[in-house]
Amino acid sequence: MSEAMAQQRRGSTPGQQRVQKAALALFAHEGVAATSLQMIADAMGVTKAAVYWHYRSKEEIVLGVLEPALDQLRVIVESAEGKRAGRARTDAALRGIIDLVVAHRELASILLGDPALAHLLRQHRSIDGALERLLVLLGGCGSDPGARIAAELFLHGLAGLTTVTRAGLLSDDVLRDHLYDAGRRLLLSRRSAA
Amino acid sequence: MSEAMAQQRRGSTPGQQRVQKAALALFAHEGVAATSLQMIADAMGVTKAAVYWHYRSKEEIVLGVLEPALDQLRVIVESAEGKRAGRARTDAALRGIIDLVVAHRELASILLGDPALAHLLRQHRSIDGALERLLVLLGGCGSDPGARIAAELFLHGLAGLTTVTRAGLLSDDVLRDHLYDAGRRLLLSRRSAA
DNA sequence: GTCTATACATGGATAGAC
DNA sequence: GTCTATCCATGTATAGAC
Repeated sequence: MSEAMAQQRRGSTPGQQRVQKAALALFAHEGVAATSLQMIADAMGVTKAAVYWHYRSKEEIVLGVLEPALDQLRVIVESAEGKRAGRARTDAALRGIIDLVVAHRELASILLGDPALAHLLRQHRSIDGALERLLVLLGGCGSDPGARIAAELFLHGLAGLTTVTRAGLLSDDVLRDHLYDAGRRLLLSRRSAA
Repeated sequence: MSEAMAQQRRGSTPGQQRVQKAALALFAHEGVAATSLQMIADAMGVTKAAVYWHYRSKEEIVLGVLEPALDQLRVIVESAEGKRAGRARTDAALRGIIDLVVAHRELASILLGDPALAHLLRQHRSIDGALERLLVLLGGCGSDPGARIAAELFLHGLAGLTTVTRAGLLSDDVLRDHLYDAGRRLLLSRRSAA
């Protein structure tokens, strides 16, 4: 029940949630640009016009689907930025983004990998900066190219975990532990290298 | 000169190469699905019809752009599969794919990250299997979920290195070294974890 | 090789009946 | 809430002049 309420979010009507569910799967597997309103309508078993009753435009559907993850992303970034610089900060960002992609597996591939979404966020105010700030938190400062490369590698690598793979068969706990392990090896254990 | 000849490839006419250059940049930045022939034509300073003189369809443009990387990918996979199982095999695959993405930076984001291309390859015979085989070579066998997750993370992470970032400012050598370093930490140093 | 013009399909979006 | 029908823009692709 508390989970259902958490999923519902702000002003999402039940009908909007049905659209979101259908759109999410299509966005993740086909990409945002390649997903038409016709496909979403077909997946729901209704017509395009019915979809438009719930959302005014495709753009609003995309933002509606991404909104929960974007809100969570902001919280993660701001929380991590509140910590003292160093490993504690990186670790907080690492744990945060992993929790996010585990909780919203399909969303991750859109948020971190879809070029169409990247353009949408750049235009439509609000977020955009959050991903760049997260990158900095993960080590992409500037002085050390290796740190930035590792951060990019990890962040964008998360995008491919659900769409193209069967990692979806893993439990949340197992997936989270392995991702955290990989993230630590990639981001936190590079004192010896440099 | 030898480089120019290597770039030219099989039956690529000079005109086709101009199309490829314009299309490549657009595919990488906007995604394949979001790139129209009108955009490609505009980037070239010609009309759509002129583009169609060089290629019969958008699909052929995509394959034409990807062909060099796909050929190289096959060579890498088959070469690595020829080695004895173990770290030597993983290392060969790792070095191979890193050389590929460094040599064709923009291509990497399409090859490893674009959902539209994934569908295209699945239908149009030939490659497809190469990416899956590469994943296996990098550690995605099946018994150990951590190994598969690490392999996916690395492989898809490579997709984000050029498009969304300024890693393109790094020299080939620096980029390659850092990627190899990250790859080793992620894929080859997980005996202690498990 | 490149152009104009055009055919045809699809996509986003709206109007209005039920 | 969902439907049919429709508008308009864009996209792929082709025909034929230059």
